[in-house]
Amino acid sequence: METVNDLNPMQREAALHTEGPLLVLAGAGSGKTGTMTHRIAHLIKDKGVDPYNIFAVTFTNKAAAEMRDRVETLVGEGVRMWILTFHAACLRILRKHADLIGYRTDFTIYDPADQKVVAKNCVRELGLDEKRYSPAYVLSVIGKCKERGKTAADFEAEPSGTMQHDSLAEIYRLYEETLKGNNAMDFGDLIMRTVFLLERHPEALAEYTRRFRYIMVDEYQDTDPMQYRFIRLLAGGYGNICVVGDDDQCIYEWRGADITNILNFERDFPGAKVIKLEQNYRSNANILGGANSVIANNAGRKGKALWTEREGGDKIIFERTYDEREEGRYVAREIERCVGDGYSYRDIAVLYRTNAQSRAFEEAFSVARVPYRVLGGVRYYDRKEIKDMLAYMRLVQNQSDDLALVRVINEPRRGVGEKSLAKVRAYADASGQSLFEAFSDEDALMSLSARARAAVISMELAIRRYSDGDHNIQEIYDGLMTDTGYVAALEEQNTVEAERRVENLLEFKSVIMEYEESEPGITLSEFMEKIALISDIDNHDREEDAVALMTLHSAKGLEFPVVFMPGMEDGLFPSGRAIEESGRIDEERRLCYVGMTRAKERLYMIRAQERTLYGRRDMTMESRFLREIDREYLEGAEKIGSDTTDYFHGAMGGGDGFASAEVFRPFDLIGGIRKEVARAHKREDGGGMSGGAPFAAGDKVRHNTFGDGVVLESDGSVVTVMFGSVGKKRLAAGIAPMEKI
DNA sequence: TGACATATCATAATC
DNA sequence: TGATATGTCA
Repeated sequence: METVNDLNPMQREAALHTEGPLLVLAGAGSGKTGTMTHRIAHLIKDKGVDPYNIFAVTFTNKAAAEMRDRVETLVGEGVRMWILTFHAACLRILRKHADLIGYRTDFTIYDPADQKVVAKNCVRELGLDEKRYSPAYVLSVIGKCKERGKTAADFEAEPSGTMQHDSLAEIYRLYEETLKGNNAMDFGDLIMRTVFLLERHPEALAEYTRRFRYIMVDEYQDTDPMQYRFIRLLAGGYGNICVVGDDDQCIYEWRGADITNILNFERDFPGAKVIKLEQNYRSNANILGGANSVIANNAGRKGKALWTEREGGDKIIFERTYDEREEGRYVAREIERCVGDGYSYRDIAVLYRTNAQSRAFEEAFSVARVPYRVLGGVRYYDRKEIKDMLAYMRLVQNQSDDLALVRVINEPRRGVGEKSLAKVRAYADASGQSLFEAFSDEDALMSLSARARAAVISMELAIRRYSDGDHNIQEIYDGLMTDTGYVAALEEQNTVEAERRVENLLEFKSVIMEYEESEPGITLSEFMEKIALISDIDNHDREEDAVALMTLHSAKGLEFPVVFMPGMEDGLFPSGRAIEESGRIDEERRLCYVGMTRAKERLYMIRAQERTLYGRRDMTMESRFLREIDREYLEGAEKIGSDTTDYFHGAMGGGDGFASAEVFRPFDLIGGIRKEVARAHKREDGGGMSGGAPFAAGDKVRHNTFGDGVVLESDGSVVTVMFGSVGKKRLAAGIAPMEKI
């Protein structure tokens, strides 16, 4: 798409409609991003608008980066335009006007792990029941408040009278005091405090309303009340606000998204133009028809009917399996079939409702030698060693950050335990100093042992050494790694685990080098900011030929030629909680719709008749969503809705109600798959031969203590094995008492 | 202070 | 089931 003329009539209308409020209802696969980027290009190239006057907001860094890329392709390099996530945009505003709301401009951003520590401390300090006020619960309450702009004072003032409410109010207040005292903000603050700032300081607001003549919001259905207020404030200037979204893809209500924002757009922005993008360029007619028939069961929709010019294509395949293990084997087998048909592994995705479901697929894929990668899970920046080093860097940047200090004061071990810390903390509180200051105070240090004292002093010297502003980030990072003794301590451990941590630290160094190369002269603060807002180095786009395993939620915005949706069972999908609490099925249904519309050519939906969930093995009920799919789009429809008695018989121990023969062959399948795969696949096994013990991914092994397992990964010296008894374990090949079976 | 045993709890996850 | 958090012991 080089020019607007390549857009379809509706897309073109959206791209050319630039003045006044505009709601673009963009169905799945309707060319949303192309439309938006052309709209921006049109503003700049045809209407002569200075990019400086345009503001586009997204939810994820990935979406922002993609939009920037595509706009730059259309209008040329280096567009000085705000294409930012909500948080990045708010942060930019806050940094500039921090003083207006009583913050120093160098405030730190607390991530959920930091928040958890603070919440825990608050509850403890207030002497409240730590079970009843778990960090997760406390933070969800505080988070919900912040999404709606409810301050600690507001919350406290609410008439409620219950002890619970009073305690929460106390916690919230202390939490806020702690953050403020540490010159820190959490993610919720970034939005809420920006809104407060703009509402209370018209002169600051005017700066932005004057600047932003055109505003665009991506994924509008996901906005929460504070984000909505933020947008409204900015649109209060020129009123040229274009929001793009799809009410049918609102799947984040549980984290604050308010679907009424998109449903009420026309009411909130009078004179709004509404354009529906309903032509789908992604899925075949059967997949689309099936998805449409499911979503049609939701009430209160804006009402879109996706259509496609493509006719026919594969029907949606439904299969019923005996349990989750057979489900895994079935999917592995079908994947090989797709590969035989010419698909690559990277064309295929398995989308499940809960992360726990990945296990059965990991096992089955390892046995069948299907290359895969699990997306989501442990984030790079969540790794302990990275967080530790970042805490040191935070201290270099902001020595009032008590949280960072607590994190690393005894990391590596300096002999400063709970007791010593408590003493110094008391001293700091009494003298009104930060912990870092207290730890450099001679009087306070006297409460430590001589050895601890020396270690702490040397750590402080290191931090002060790099706070002088004369070092670049690489020097700071390198210096801290050695001068704090962090890496030395890891190396002393001499374990596989520690070795991997050191490798991660070195990998992080290369991240720093890349940043400094692409942005020469970048300061520590700027760097820390980037890190705080980018939770992961984008590992999804790596061109690895492997099947993608991920949750339905993280699949939003992606597409794959072949999609598997396993676990189509009531209680799992829709989730048990959604079934219990009325009114929550709609969102699950939207999630189902999102999943189905990820598929371009082939879509499989699978249900296991038995499943182990939370250690309990139970008969399952088929997902209600399956019955909502029009049968004309389905292959295997006869297996739906016909087994009410089947699992009844099954539950009675009869085992004879199962109509399908496949269902009852869970055991002979494994051999079948093996042979099939061995034939289809002459791939090498990751080179696990060097250490003498030739373990390769997919091997079945027996360990003296852990019992039987399957090798997931092997790099020669380290073998990762999934054991039935103890789960995933990393073992040293050649040393571990383990053999192939 | 650190290693081990026991208790607990359980969707999804952006920034 | 299985990860994680807490408590107990040396």
